[in-house]
Amino acid sequence: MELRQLEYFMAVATHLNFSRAAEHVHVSQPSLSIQIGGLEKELGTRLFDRLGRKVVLTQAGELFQVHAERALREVEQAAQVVHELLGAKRGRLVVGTLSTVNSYLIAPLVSRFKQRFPDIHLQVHAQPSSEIVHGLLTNRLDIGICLLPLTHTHVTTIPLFEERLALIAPVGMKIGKRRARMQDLAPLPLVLMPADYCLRKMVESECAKAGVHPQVVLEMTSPEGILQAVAEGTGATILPELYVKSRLPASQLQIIDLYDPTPRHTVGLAYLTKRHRDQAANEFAALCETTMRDLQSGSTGSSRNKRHKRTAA
Amino acid sequence: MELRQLEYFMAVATHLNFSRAAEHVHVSQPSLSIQIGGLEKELGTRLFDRLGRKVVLTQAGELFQVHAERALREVEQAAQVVHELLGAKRGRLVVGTLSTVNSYLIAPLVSRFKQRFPDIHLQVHAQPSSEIVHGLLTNRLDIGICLLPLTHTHVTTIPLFEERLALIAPVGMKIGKRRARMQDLAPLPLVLMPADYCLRKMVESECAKAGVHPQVVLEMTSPEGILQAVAEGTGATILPELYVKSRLPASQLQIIDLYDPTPRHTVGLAYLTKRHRDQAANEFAALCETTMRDLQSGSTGSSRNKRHKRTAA
DNA sequence: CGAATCCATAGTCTATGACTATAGCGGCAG
DNA sequence: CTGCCGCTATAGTCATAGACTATGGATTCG
Repeated sequence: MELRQLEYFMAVATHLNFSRAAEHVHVSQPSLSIQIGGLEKELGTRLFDRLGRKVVLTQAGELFQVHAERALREVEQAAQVVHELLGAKRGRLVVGTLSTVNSYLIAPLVSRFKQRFPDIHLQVHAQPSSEIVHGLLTNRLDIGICLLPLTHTHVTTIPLFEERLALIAPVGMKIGKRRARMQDLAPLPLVLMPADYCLRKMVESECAKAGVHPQVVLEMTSPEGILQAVAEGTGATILPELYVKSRLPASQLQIIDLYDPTPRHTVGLAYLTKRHRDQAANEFAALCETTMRDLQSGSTGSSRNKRHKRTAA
Repeated sequence: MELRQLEYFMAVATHLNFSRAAEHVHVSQPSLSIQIGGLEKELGTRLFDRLGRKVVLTQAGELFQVHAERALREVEQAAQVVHELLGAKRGRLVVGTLSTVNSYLIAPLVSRFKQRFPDIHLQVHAQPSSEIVHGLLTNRLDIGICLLPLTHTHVTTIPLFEERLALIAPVGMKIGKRRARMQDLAPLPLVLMPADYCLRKMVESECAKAGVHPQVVLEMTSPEGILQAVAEGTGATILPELYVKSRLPASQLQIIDLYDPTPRHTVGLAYLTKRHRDQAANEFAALCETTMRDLQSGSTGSSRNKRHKRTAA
C-alpha cells in the first residue's frame, strides 16, 4: 500500500467522482483509476461501486476510509511537528552550565530566550564541566556552557567570553588595597574547591606562575558554600568576579582585583560535533553571546541587578 | 513522503543501526540510507545523528517517530478491517424483505445467520417489493427478497422458491371440500390488498385466467390485518400458504388448496447488478436457499414452529 | 437516438528505488 | 600507533512503477 493510493482514495471518497478527484489531486483520471484499482486488488475487494454515472463507497470502502483518513492525518502531523521544531515553535532544550556562570548569565539569558521562544521547553542543569561533557556524550544535554579549553573528541567548543577571577575576602580581613598581586595570596588562608575541579586547577596553575603555594584551609564543592564560609571569616577565596558581584547580598565581602598576572579563564559553548543542533539550540548560542556582551558593557550594573532580582523573585 | 520511508524510519528508530534496520525491512543498507536521507531532506532536518558507531534520534526524530508510528498503525488497521469484512468477521447487512416471506422465512434465517456470523450487524426491513427495489437503487438496502419477475435495469434477481397461494376462509364459511377450483372464488367475498400490490395483481391475473371476477369487499395493505378480518368473518382471502401456516394462532381459519390453476408466484433475491456484494451478503443469499429447502422438506412442521417460537420470544 | 459524461484499458516514457561495489570515517586491539 | 573491523555514504547500473495521451465502452440525458 502506498500513501499516494490513500490520498487518491480519499479524493474519490470525497468527490464520489473519479474525474473530479483526479483534478483535485493533480493527476490524470486514468492514473487515479489505476491506483484505486491497484489498491482494491491488493485489499481483495472493491472500495467503490461504479454505478453508471454514480460512484458510491462499498461497505469495505466505508471501513477503509476511517483509517485512511487518520493515517493521512498522522503523516501530515509528523511533518508538521518537525516544521514547528525547525521554526522553534516547539521543542526542548537541555542546557548544562557551570554553577558560577549559572548565577549571573543564565537568569537574563533564559529570560530573553523565553521571551523569543515561549513554546520551547527549556531545562538548565548546573553542573561542573566534567559532568557537562559527560552529559553531552550521553545525549542527556543538548548544549553546555563550560570552561575552555576542552579537548575532547566529538565535542566542539566556541569561546564566549573571559571571566576574570577576583580575590574574595571577609570584610574583617585586611589586605591593604583594592588590588592585590598574586604573590600576596601566599599568607592568606584560602577556601577553594577540591582538586579535581577546573576552577581549583586553574587557581593552582596561576599561583604556580606567580611562584606561590596557596594555603588551603577548607575545600568545598559549591561556590555558594565557599562564599558563605568566606563571609564567616574562615578565609579568602578566588572566584569569578561577575559571579560574586551578582550574588553579593549586603557587601559583607570585599572584592579585590588580582593582577600580576590576573587569573582569568575562558567560558564557552560546547556541543557534540556531529550532533544536529536545531533552531532552538542555535538561537540559544547566539543569545549567549549577545547577553554576555550586554552584561559586560554599560548596562552591567543596574540592568544586571534588575534582571537578577526579577528572575529570582 | 512515502510509506516506505516511514517504515524504514521506524526500523532505524527501533534498531538504532542502519545495517540491522535494512536487514529487518529486507533491503540493502544503501537503499535504506537513501530513503532516510530523502526523508530528512524533505523535512529539512536530520532525524538521526550518526555518531560514529552509534545512531541516535534527534529531537526532530523523536517528534516524528510518534506520528510515524501512528500512521503506520492506521494503515495496518485500514487493511485489517477490510480483511475482517471479507472474512465476514465484521460488517453490516441491510436486508429488505416482503412481509409475508418475513414471517416464516426470516426468523429461522436470521437465527442461522447470527449463529454463523455473530459479528455481522444484521438489519431486516419488511417492505413491499416496490420499496425494496427503491431501497436497492438508493443504496439503503444491500439485498432484497421480493416477488419475481422483476425487470428493472441494474437489479439482478435470483429465484429462490415458489410460493403456493391458498384460499383462506373463516371457519364459518362453508366451502365444501379441502380443495377448491379457482372458479369457486366467484361467489366468495374477498379481502385483498390494494390494486398496486404485487400479490393483488397476481391474484387478479390468476382469476382472469380462470375466467372469474373476484368480489372484493375489503382492501387492506397488511397481510396481518387481512388475516384478522378473515378470522372475523368479513370474507375470505388468498395468501401464501406458508405464511398463513406459520402464524395460524389457534386454527380459526380454514386453509383450502386452490387448483385449476394453482396460483403461485416466485420469490427471489434481488440486488444491484453492479454493486459489490461482500461475503456477508453472499452467505446470506446461500442461507436463504438452504433454509427454504429445509422449510419445504420434512422438517417443515415441528422444526419450523420451534424456531419461530424461539426467535419470537 | 445522438451527445455528453464518465470510467477502464492500451501503449509509451520518465523517474524512482533497489542492487553491487567501494570509499570514508571512527573505534578497538594488538 | 597502526592496522583491522564495523558502519554509513556515494557512485553507477538496471528494472519497475506511475504518469500521460488516446481511445474504447457504457450510461444518462436532452
